[in-house]
Amino acid sequence: MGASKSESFSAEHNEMATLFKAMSHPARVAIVEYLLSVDTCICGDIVNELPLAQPTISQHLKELKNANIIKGTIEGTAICYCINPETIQKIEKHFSSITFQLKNKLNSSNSNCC
Amino acid sequence: MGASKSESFSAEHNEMATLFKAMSHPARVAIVEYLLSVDTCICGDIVNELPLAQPTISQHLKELKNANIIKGTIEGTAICYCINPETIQKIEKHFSSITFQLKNKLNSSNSNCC
DNA sequence: ATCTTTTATCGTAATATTGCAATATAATAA
DNA sequence: TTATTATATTGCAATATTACGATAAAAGAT
Repeated sequence: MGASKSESFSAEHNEMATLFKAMSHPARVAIVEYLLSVDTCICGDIVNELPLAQPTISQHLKELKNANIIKGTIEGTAICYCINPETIQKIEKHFSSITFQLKNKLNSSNSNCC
Repeated sequence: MGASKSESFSAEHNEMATLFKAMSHPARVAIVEYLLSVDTCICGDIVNELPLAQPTISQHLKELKNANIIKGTIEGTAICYCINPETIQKIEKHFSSITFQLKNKLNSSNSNCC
């Protein structure tokens, strides 16, 4: 085979994996950071900012949009892209939950196996 | 081509992308959650817990280990795997930093383009 | 030494991702 | 209408990922 057996896993695990996959490329991490650093957010800027061709960036933006990490609204000839705060919060929550579980684990007596 | 042009991006963006890639598969999300939910952590348990063959799980564990998300110590015939809190904290920090930037952005006057 | 248990590695097929040239589309400007 | 500008889509080659059977390796038990 070769395809991921995603149907064998829970919806939550699949959802988190999809979000992480959307952020699993340096260009997409850079795009998110760039969108946070500027006030106006037009895709043309991103093309000039990153060392990739326009079709490649368009593809990366599409993946971020599919994962709901960014939103895009048409603004004349250009498209205004920006971060979707709800999705960022979802990821942050996942990790603060992990951290919470970890703290409890490390404080409990019978969990020092590593 | 087809390979990721990682050398064109900053070390920080590459590092974050690598961590997200390690978490970008439902099996690996499930493994991390499972390691948090149990007190003892032996790979054999994971094989029984997930709908994947033993070599596949061994491969996923290797990827999590390479990304420093989990640690493994030899314990007789078995290997004791557990979460590496430092790496989890690194990811959590990244997202709380994003959330912080977002809050400032949404509160500032000239940033309501979306 | 041989068996058993647990985990890792090899080899390979199926599929997914990455990157970009070429081209298409959509909206505005001249 | 014909540019021009900004973004999307198509098609394809290069590479990476996923999954697993077969097999190896390591350690303890008999």
